[in-house]
Amino acid sequence: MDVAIVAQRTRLPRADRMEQTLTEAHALFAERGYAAVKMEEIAGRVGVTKPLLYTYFGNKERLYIACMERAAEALTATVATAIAGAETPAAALRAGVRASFAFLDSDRAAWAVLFDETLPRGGEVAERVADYRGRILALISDSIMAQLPERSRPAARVEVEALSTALFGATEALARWWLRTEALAAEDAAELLIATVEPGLPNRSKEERPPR
Amino acid sequence: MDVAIVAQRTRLPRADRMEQTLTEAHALFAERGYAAVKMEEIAGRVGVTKPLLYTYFGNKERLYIACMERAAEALTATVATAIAGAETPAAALRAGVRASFAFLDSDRAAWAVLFDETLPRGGEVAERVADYRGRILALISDSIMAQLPERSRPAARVEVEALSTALFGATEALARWWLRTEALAAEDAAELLIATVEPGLPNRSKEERPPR
Amino acid sequence: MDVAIVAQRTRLPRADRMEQTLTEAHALFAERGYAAVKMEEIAGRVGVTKPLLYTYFGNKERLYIACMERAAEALTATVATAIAGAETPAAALRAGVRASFAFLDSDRAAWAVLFDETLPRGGEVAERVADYRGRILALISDSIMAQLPERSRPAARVEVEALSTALFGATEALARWWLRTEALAAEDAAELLIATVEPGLPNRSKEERPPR
Amino acid sequence: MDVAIVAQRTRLPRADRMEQTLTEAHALFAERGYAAVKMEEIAGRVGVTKPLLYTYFGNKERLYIACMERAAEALTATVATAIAGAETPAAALRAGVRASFAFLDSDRAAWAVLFDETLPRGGEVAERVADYRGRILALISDSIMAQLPERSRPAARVEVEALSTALFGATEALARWWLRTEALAAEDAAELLIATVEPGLPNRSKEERPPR
DNA sequence: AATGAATGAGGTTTCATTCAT
DNA sequence: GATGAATGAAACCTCATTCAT
Repeated sequence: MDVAIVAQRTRLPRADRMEQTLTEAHALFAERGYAAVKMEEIAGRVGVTKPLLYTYFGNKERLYIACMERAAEALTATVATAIAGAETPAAALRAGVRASFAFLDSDRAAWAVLFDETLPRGGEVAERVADYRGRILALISDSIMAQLPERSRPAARVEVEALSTALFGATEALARWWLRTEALAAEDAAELLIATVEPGLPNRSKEERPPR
Repeated sequence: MDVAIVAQRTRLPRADRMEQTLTEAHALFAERGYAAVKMEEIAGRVGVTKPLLYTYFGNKERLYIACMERAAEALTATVATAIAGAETPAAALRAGVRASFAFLDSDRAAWAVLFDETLPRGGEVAERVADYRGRILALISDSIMAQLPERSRPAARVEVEALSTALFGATEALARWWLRTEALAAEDAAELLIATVEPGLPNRSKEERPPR
Repeated sequence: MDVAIVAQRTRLPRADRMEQTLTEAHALFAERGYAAVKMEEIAGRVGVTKPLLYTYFGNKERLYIACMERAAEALTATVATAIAGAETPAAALRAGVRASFAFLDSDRAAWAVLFDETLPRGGEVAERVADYRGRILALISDSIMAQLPERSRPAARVEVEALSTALFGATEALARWWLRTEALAAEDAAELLIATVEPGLPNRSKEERPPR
Repeated sequence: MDVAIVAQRTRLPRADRMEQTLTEAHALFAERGYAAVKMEEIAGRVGVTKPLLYTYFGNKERLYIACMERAAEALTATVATAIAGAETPAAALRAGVRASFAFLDSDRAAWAVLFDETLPRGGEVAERVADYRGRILALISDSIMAQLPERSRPAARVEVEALSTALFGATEALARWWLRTEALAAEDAAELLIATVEPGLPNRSKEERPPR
């Protein structure tokens, strides 16, 4: 009897419990960063005990990764879709930036988890985050690369990587600023970035110079 | 001889010991980030015990700040000088970016300490770092602002702030990439960034346009 | 058998473990005073590790407070009960003193924790101890005050406070002496104090004078 | 030359330096208690370095003892003189209490050092303080004892010791209260104590009963 | 006689993680 | 499957005290 009552309250199916845990953990991580969140706290919010967290996710890093991956999948999917729908490489780049800010606007927490700066270096988390950043970076690189005449592409590889990184960094910084201030509509921030960067990107028309 | 070496390592004048400590601590912090460095380890490298570190620097945060400020002063001075020597706002911006990368090239560790991402949020360190970033950001903002016709400046304030942040972020990300790969000469990285960003910055009037 | 013993020592229910901890901590604190007792030592006696102490009590001060409060509640309850049962104010005072010494006699350690002189000034502990002393002092004050004719009470407030403090101090010192020497039966110590102090307390009217 | 200047500032004769150190240390100890005062701080106030403190006094305990002894000598001398001048034992007791409060009134700090409650148990300091308290206690005991008929003295020894302790405790507590509140003139506090305690002390006139 | 430099030896507290039930 | 109990392994910081000059 007593058991039944308790069961009603606590015995959710495993999948549901994991889902709920992910949600709470995500919120916490987004708000305060990886290091500042304690397993105890997550457990407390979910209403379970710490060992359950370990049963489900193995350790803190993997729990974070689980949170982060949901966000990362969503972002990459969003951006990839946006890019895929564009007709020219330049349009793809614009679409990608716009999609990123739209994503940021629609799910601040997801972005925060994906771009947490306080992740411990050299751990499993950092590795997986790097993976995802690499994927996004690749999307940017490809779009830039596609704007180059085919035969100059191999030579430009390094520059394009550098440029992609810079553009990604600009996006990230602008996003962080936006999260802090919200002094602009998210889409206006996107347009501002596009407008600033686009003229200088490797030639959109033939006659323009290659990336130096 | 042995005595001489030992003598070198012990009973240094306070200033020298602090200097030495700063050097070792700086290297460690740059390599592994704030949180991953233990006071004990710093002491060990310097060849003293922890209490001495505390006597000289008070606590870990202030030791980090001391390291960081040396780097920050150096960077801001470098950038400010470069900017001051420029003849037009646009040239100032270019000079600033070039100076940044030159600084990065000449002292990788200094940059790393200044742009450590793993700093604990909300502490004294984070605050001080934010101060310095703010100063650098202001230098960028001013240079961008100065390229605008005077009467449009007030309206553009927010955009300029956003743009400066983005540019700063791009620089930072590119710098980090460069530190990791060194796939380019530092100055080429700088030029790449300049070339990409400059055309898209707020329009200037013809006569302000630099010769190059 | 061995198993049984081990079982006794490990994995106790929280309440039991707290109880046990309180007991051991109390004994240690009583014996050596707050500062001289290390958390590690308490943990060792209980047969657990330090973190458990922190899980249960938060910090050293709160652990001490928990010990002290048990003693304080017991003492104040004992004294208050004794006083409440008395028929005249003078009898109340006598009953209070007697109850105090009876308490002291029955639980030396409790008294020691409550009247530890080595508590660090200005901490949470000192504050809480002061609270309890204040309560006991109030009991004394009330008893003395009640022996005064009603209309002279307001004017006597300060004197009564002073007198209560002195009486409390005398009790404390006598108790400490008794703990050290046990040269007298505790109840005789009480009677001695009563006999000495009572004649000099503010004059009562004849009819209030107790039979004895 | 340089040496001469420094010498002017710092090279006081040893005796003067010790005197000055005692003064400053005393003030600090009186204000915050033994444990809360750091050697560094004392050195700082005196304007010398810590090793000098150690050269002069050996260690913290002995420095405290030096401070305390000055106070203790002064108090015992004051009280002893007062008692010696009295004509009857009862008068001696009154004179002693009055002298104590006069002393307290004239040198709060001296009293505080002598009656510091935060002294570490079992150390050299505690021992020496106990010595002095013992001496004062003896003065009280003697005065009480002298009021007894000669032949009942041996039997009363323990009671007299207890009574003296209690009276001493009352004085101490009242003194502490007075230091905190100063709600009364010091001499009024003394009179209050005398008035309260005297009637109950062992018979002043022959026909009164012995100490129980 | 005096100092600047340096240390030994702890002390409290934190947190991810794992037993035993 | 889930829990309450328990821990390992540090990390930061403090202070009386002593070298070496």
